Amino acid sequence: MTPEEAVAEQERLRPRVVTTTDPDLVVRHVAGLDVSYADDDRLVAAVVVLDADSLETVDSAVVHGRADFPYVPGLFAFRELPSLLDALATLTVPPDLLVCDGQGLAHPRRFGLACHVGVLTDLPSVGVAKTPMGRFDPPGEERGAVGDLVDDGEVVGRALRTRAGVKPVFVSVGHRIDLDRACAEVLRLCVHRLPETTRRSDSLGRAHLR
DNA sequence: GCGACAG
DNA sequence: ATCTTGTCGC
Repeated sequence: MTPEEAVAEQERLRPRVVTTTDPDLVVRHVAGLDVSYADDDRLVAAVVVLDADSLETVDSAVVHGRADFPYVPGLFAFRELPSLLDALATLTVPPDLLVCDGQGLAHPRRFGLACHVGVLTDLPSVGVAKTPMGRFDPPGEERGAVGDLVDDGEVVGRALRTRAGVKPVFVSVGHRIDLDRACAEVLRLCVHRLPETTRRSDSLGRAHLR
């Protein structure tokens, strides 16, 4: 797949993104998705499913793969998507929501990793990135404070303070959820700066790198 | 032409 | 993403 084809694929799938929440959506099981990289082109995709209330881990999956697409800002999904989908397919506990390590709508073509994974699995998804894509209004210092994430004059997500006094994370809609609900779901997963979903999938994947 | 640019 | 110890603070 060439970068040009990848862009075309994003533009083809982008109209399928749904930015509203099903009134009946109950998030009981949340999945965290992350990929770790070795020195060569090997990678490990890790998915962890947590009980959203107790934050207990109820399922997990690990898949070894190869990076066959370079890291290109804006095309990040094409590097991690194949292995992440493989890992999701081996889960025993079906997640109600996917929490991705990266952007959703906060993307140059409004189709970041979280949107891509959400559309392909048809599951609600949110993107939680450690760094912003556009500029953002600094949120207040208290836990739960938010500020707009703006790109090209549009509000594409929110800077969310998940812990008092620490750098915010950047939340954007992936699929089948609205921004308010996305932020609320992310906040309740946060004991530390990053959601437990990403912390646990990250450490699980890293542990399998050896 | 120059800088920006998730992980 | 990854390379990486100690150290400051609650």
